[in-house]
Parts: sequence; structure tokens; C-alpha cells
Amino acid sequence: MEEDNSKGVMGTPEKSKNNEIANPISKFEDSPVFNFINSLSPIKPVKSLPITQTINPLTFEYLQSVFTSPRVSSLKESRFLRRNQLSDPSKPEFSSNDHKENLDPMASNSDASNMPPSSEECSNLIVEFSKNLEYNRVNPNNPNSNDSYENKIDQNKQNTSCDWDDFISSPSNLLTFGSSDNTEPHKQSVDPATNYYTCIKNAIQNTLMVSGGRAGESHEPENLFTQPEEESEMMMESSKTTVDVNAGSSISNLCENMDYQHLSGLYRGMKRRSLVYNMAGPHEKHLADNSSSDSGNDSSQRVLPPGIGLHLNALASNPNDYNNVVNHDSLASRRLLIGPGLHANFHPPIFSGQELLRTNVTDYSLEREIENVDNGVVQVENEEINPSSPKKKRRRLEQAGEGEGSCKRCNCKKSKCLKLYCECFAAGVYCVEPCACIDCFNKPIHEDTVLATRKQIESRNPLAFAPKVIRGSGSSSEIRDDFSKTPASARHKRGCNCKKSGCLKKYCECYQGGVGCSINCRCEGCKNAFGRKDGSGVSSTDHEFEEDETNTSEKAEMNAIFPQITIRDNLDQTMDYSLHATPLTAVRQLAQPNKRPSFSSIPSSNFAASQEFEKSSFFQAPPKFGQFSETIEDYEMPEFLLEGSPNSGAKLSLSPNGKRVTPPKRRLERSSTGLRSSRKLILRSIPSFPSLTHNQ
DNA sequence: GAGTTTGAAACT
DNA sequence: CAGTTTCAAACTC
Repeated sequence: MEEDNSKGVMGTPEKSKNNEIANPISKFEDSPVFNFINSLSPIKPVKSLPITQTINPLTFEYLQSVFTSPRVSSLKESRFLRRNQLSDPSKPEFSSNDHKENLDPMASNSDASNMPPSSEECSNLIVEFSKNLEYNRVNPNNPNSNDSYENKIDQNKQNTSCDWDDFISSPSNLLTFGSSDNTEPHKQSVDPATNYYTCIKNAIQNTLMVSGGRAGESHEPENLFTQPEEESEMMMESSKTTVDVNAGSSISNLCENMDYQHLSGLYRGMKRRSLVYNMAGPHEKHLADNSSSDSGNDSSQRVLPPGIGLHLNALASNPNDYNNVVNHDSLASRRLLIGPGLHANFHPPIFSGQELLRTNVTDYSLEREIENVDNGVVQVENEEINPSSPKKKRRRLEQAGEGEGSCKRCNCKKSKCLKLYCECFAAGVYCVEPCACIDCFNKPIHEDTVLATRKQIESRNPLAFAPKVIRGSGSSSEIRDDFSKTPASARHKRGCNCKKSGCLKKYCECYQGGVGCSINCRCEGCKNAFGRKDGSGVSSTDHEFEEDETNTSEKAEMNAIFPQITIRDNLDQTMDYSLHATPLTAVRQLAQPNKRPSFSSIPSSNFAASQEFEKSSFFQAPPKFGQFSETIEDYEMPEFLLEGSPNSGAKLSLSPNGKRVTPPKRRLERSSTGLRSSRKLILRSIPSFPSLTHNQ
């Protein structure tokens, strides 16, 4: 099938183009020059970025310290070396249940370019970590826990540590590691590290749980990182460094990703996101690898937080955003790291994803993913509550597919999953096994085709992969003008064009996105429960919206449609407390930096992220989340975006008919503030630390 | 599960 | 840019 398809695809101009590009390269694959170039290429994007997010040596150092164990190095080496070999999804690398949850998704992917550490490796790591932790506990004050650990563990450590050092200290090496691989030069470079981190993280968590076990406790995270003071601190430091510096070093990102993955078992999502990453560029590609390989498993069973993949889409179009993305990613991961509590709700992934999305990309896809995630999450929980309900079952299935970025499923018959009709493609993720698509080209194997198609689509509409729903904080007067009446300040970027559904069904993208219709909508007979085009309906202010919300009947309807809403109610109280407590203004100032540029030029950006964040965070219940979401958004919205970017308003970016958006100009600067704010938010929002063991 | 409806995406 | 067609999700039965 694929071959045939590929041929067919190749026949198209796009594909031909891809081939042309690919073939020439292959000719020179073996060339030393080619290798050299390959090795360099990954770095370039970063340097070129406005905000240089070059790999932060400090971060590496931290990591190094933390992961000096011989195994690490060996693992690292082996991973790098075999990265190419990981393509075989059938490999039983993840046999253990514990890891399985977290890692399986990757394992199952057809591409499997980003295989996580094998179960054996993980086990080993766990053992090591456990030892290490024990050691640290015994010697909490041990200044050189790492060294001690090394000595304790084995003599090989020195060698390994050296390797690790080299690995860490030489970003170039890391990035170029896989350069030899013609097909996936970039991917390899990052994946190993990612895998490694994931493994480590899992190991740590497992160790903690096993040894002490307070997995379910609220303070678990802290303990986790504080107990093994050295390692924990180092990890934290690395995270901090990333955040503070705003440097989106690959390592930092990886770490965060790791956290994210570990906590949420989001690996699948990550894989699926690979598409986005790939699009974005070499770096993305690296990250993407992880995701790409797992398209097979992702699918699945778990509700993955979809978000991440989507974000990346933007990257593709805006390489410059990559850094931003990375940073966000870092934040996200960071958040996870700091506030594992989110895990309980699956939020962690969402946050990560959101952050990624926000970071840059334009993210329709992100948005969608978030939605999906939320939906998925919600559904899962709902299911738990009422597993028997057929409707819920259906929803669950649907949402699972939609929601998770990773779990999004399509049924494309004619589009080959290379058009925006395909939800997976639109979301920036590869199709996975659960998809019922025919002649699907949206797979890692057709990466070139996918990327080329994406480019084509983006050339037509730079924001094609941007989030459709924008959660405006309302900070921007401009935005407010348009959306002041909308609940939660959220709006569909382009607006809908509903004629018959009354904007009361999911046919309506506004409704589907849980946002009210706006002046941008050309809908007829709008009855959007989340806010009518004419301003009637949902309350005008966020606060009102949150407080008042829709009437009971609407609520019931919404709950039926968005099961997560119910949950949200509870969450609002538990999770939102912090936000509510915080004065919006203050929050906004802090948050502004990341707030999605929703409207802004940043193509990629942030709005999607914000939306995702909102939704995902809150399970996407549309209206309700509004406040929370908004708060978050505000919190993160970059000032420059709010202030004045010409394109800052969704409205601005839309063409008269609302269909075309001007390409965003990007300059994302990721202020440390933004990052910090995000982090703060997380900390606050995470009252307790749910057990890491459950994987959702 | 099949068929219909719907509106976005794509095309002209 | 508007109109039409294509497409796949959402929905209904």
C-alpha cells in the first residue's frame, strides 16, 4: 500500500519535489562533507533564532552531573548507535509494565526512530537510580553524590561519565550524532537523549515509588527531586537554567520532554508530534523522532495529550520559532518536573503540549490536540465514572481519537491524509494505527511527502496549521473589541460559517472548540452556547463567564458534548484556586510573555498553545475553562504580542472573509519572565502530587 | 454500521 | 474573491 501510495504521491508535483530533494542528498550521504554538513545543520536553526537558544552548556553540565552513571553513558552510546536500527517497531524493548506505560507508545511506532530505552535498560537505570538515591539518603549532604555514586556503582563509571560529559558538553555531537544516518540525521541526534532522559526519569520515579513510596502524595515531586539532593537539584537546576535563561537547549527540552513523557506516558503524543518537529527543522526533527517512531502505539489506549505535536506545526513554517518552542517545551517539562501533581489529571502532558504550542506555532493543530487531549482526558475520567454509557463510550472513542494529539484518528478515504481535511495531518501528527484512513501518506515513512505537503499548504495559508481557536486574554484592546463579548475571550480565529447547525453542533468549529462566535463568524442563526456572534449568550466577561456560565440546560448539553466540563467544575475549585486567588492583573503582567500571541503574528504561536493549555488544563470544557484558561493565557502572553504587534489581533490576521491569515512575523522572544510565570502557575496549580505510577 | 448532514478545505 | 466541489467529521437512524 504505502509503496503504491508513495508512487502516487510522488507523481504529484510535491512529491516529485521531495524526491528530487531527497535523492541528491542520498548521493552524497557517504561523503565526509555531507556528514559534516549534516552534523552542523541541526545547530544552525538555533543560532539563527532571534533569541539564541543555543544549547546551554550549563544545562548539559547539570545533566551530566546527574547522569554520570556508566549505564547512562553506555546507554547513550548504544542508543545513538542503534538509533537507526530502532526502526523496527517489533522490537520488544518495552516489556516491563511499568515502563510500558510510559514507553510503549514509542515502541510500537512503525518508524520507531525514537525508541525509548529498552525495558532492560530502564530496569538497570532504575536499579542504579535506586542505589543512587539510597546512597544520597544515607549521605544527604554528600557534595559529590555523583562522584560517590559513580564510585559506588562501578569502575566503568569514569569512562561512562566521561562519555556522558562528552555527550553533554558537546551539543554538536549530540545533534550530529545521527548525521550518518541519511534518512534521519537529525532525529537521531535528539532522540537518544530524549530516550535517555525518559528512561532516567522513569527510573527515578520508579525508584522513589518502590523505595518509599510516596508516589501518591502531594509532595512527592519535591521529595523526588530533593532527596537525592544532588541529582534532584541538578535536574531542577537544569530546568531552571533553561527557564531562566530562556535558552531552549535541546537538552533542557529533552529533559522536560522526558518529564512530560514520564509523567503522562505521553510518548505517543511526542511521536506523533514528530511531524511537527520535522517540519520545524532539524531540531524539531530530533524531537520529532521520538514521536515519529511511535505512531503505531500512540494510538491508543491511553489518552495522550495531544498537544505537543500540534505545536510543532508552526515550527515548520517558522524555523525561528523553534527556539521558542523549545523553551516552552522546557517550561512544560519543567512544570511537570516541578509539579507532577498535574499528572493526576493528565494535565502535565497538556501543559507541555500547550507550552510547545504556545511557543510557536500556529497552531490549529495544537488547538486541536489540546481539545483532543482534554477530551480524551475528560473522557477517561468520565468513563471511570460511567463506563457503561454508550454515549460516553462513543465519545470516549471519538475524543480519544480527537483529543489526544497522539490519539487523534482519522478516517480519510481520498485525501491520503495529506490535506487539512485529515485531522491528524491538520493537527501536525502522523496517522497512527487506530486511524482508519486509506492510502495514508501521513506517516513517518512518507515524511518527505508530508513535509512537502505541509509546506505547500502553508505557502497557501501560513496559518493553516495554526490553532483555530484563540483564547484571547482580552488584554489587548484590539482583541477585546472583537471578542469582548465572548466568554473567556476565546474565539475561533477565522470564525465559522455555519448555516444550518446554529453553531450548536460540532460542525461548528467555534462550538467544537468551546468558544463563542465572534464578529469574524459568518454564521447564520448563531446560537452558540459559548457565546453568540451578536454577543448574546454567554456572559461577556471572563469572570462572568466563569461564574455565570451557561444556563442549566446549556450546561447539560455541554456536559453531554464535553464530558470534561463536569470534571472541570471540580477542577476549577481545586486547580483554579491559585489562579483565582491571583489578581488577574498581576498574573497578566507576569503571564503576558507567553500569552499566545494569539492573534499575533506569531504564526505559530501561541494562541493555540494558550488554548490548548486552557482546554487541556481544564479538560477543555469550553466555557468554564475560559477563566482559567484565560488567566493562564494572560499569564503567559508575551507583552510584545499584546502590545502591539500589528497582527496581534486575530481579527487583524484574518482576511476580510476571515479565511486567510497573514503570515505572522515572528519574533518570539521568550522572556524568562514568561517561563517563570508559567512555572509559577504550575506550582500553584498543583496542589498535590498524584501518584506517578498510574499512567493515566 | 450505513447513510445523511454539515461546513471546512480545496479547487476553479 | 466568490462560487463550486470535495472531503471527512458529525450526526442520525
